Amino acid sequence: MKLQRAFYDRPTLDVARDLIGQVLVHNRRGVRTSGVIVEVEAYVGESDPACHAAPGPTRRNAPLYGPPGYAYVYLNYGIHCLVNVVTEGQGSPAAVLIRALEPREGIAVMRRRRARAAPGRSFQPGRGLADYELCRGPGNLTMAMGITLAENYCDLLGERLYIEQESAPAQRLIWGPRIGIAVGTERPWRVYAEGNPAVSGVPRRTASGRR
DNA sequence: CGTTCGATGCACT
DNA sequence: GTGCATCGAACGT
Repeated sequence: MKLQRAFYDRPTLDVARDLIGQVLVHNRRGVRTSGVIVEVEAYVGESDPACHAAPGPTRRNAPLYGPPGYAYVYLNYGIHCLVNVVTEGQGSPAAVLIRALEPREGIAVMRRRRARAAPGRSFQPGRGLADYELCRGPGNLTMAMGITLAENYCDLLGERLYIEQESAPAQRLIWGPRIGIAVGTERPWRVYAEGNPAVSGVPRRTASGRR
């Protein structure tokens, strides 16, 4: 069953926690891809310096100010689309960034998409990627799922992009600082499923190749 | 093992 | 003109 509006219309940290283990589904031109959410980050309100709502309302962050249960997709580093789900009531700008999935349906399509574009570089990733690498990281997962700016403002109660409720298997969740950002790192608003190989890496600053 | 750096596009000041 | 909620090859130690 599809997650309903009431699921998203709650405190963002609760939504973030409850998203782990649910299944993100995207239908594009009849091609269906899906994966179990294993890592997310919460971005909450204008007082959160890392939230896109921090500067106040702009054209770009408008979806954050709208009703819950919509997608907020934006382009980052000129290369990657990142997908969020809008939470809390209208006028309370907050969202959860989907950072990693464990692929479930459409794995062959995902591998093809990853091998294709490789924004920027001339190298060709996607060859010989393990399943758990296909959607590891927010930029990687949108590429594998075929999620683009066209999905911005998409209603998550529609047929195109939504989250399917899973009869949740018990998972141990770990909370920690959000990664890849310069401010707001003191807020432990990243959640992920412990030990899952599809969970993405560590802060770019300090860490090495990792994983 | 570790760190650096380029590719790229758009919103915002 | 500046600065990103990234990614991974390439190079240094």
